[in-house]
Amino acid sequence: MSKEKISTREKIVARALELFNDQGIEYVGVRELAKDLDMKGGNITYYFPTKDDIILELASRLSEDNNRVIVKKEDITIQGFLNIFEQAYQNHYKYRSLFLSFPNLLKQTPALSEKYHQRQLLRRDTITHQLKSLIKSGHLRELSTVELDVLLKSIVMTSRFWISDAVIENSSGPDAMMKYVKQVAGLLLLVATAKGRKIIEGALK
Amino acid sequence: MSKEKISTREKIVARALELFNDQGIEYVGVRELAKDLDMKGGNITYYFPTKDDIILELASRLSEDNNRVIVKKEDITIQGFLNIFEQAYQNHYKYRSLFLSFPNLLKQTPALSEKYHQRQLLRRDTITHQLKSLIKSGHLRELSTVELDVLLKSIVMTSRFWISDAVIENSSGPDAMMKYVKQVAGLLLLVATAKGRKIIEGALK
DNA sequence: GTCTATACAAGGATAGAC
DNA sequence: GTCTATCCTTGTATAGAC
Repeated sequence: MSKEKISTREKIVARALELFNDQGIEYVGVRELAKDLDMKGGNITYYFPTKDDIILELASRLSEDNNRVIVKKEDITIQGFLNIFEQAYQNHYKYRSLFLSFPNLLKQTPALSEKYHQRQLLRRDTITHQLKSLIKSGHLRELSTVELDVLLKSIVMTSRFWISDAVIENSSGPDAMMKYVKQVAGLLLLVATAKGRKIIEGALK
Repeated sequence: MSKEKISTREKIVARALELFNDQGIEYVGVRELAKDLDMKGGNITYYFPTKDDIILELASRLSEDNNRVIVKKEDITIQGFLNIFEQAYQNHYKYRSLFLSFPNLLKQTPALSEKYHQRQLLRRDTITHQLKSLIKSGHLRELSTVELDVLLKSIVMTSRFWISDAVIENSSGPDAMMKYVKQVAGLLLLVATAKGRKIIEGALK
């Protein structure tokens, strides 16, 4: 944690993420990664027995990064709410290759799947809490249970798939990110009060 | 088109789709497919030079199926609108393996990508037209351009990713489909008039 | 602890015999 | 139209050098 030499393990993880993000996880071989790092494939195997272990390490780091960002706050504002998404989407972008292989990843590795679902329950709870707070503060109108669920689901799906959507739309640069934060803002706009609308429209510019 | 023997080519496509849907495109090898069909790998190569050619054939068929379903209708009703999505999602489910590899697929094969984007423009146009029709008929409230775009984008993203989402949620059976049709209905509910709300709430049961 | 060399099975793809 | 033989690349595993 100071001026220490970066460990081989750390080098592997860092470079793997770069190559994965550039070329896609499926298209980066262990040998290719090794060659790029001026070492032999077997050496990577020493630190990470399988390629999946590298991916799991990356997934774990993404999760930690997001835990730091998505927290329950009392009396949240519209800007605060959107700010959380902006920070979370920055983390998503940093680990973007993971999102493109997401469904396959979860299906393959049940350990990851279970952790993910547990965190998702917390995330849902946090976002629900924040939305209710925005209703209470008069920025969003009163919503039925069904409406709240629909809104939540659309926000969650935007968050899960914005990277995939950006790839499909051929606009996968880092600037595409704000488009999807604005999509979340737009979803709030659909159920905003006059008071909330004014603020959201400011954020949408 | 009659009592003709099913061509080898047709057998390959049909069985490939089944195996792809069951195991995932990436996890079905050409040899495995061949063995399942009681033929040799090289024979499949004769009909489809590469595995991608099989996938492209499947993608083309999905597109044709959806072209039959998603058409511009004058004076559409809420039920008619949701019915289109139900039929489209049935087609999606039929070719579900494609959706799980979708972003990678488009990135790899520019030919497919171009066709897809052209069709998407038409689809967007069609849905926008229908939403405006529902506004005019007094089922949805007046929407600003931004609001209409947001609504459209969420509907499009639901359609693109509902299969991936179902996989993530571990509920990828055919019955999961209606959950996402209802999500589309729910999105309409957020901007429905009292008149529209009554109809949508009926559809949501 | 760190790394190299090497082997193996499985995948996509090709050329050419029948 | 069908199939064999073969090539190259992957992911993975292991034996052993430093």
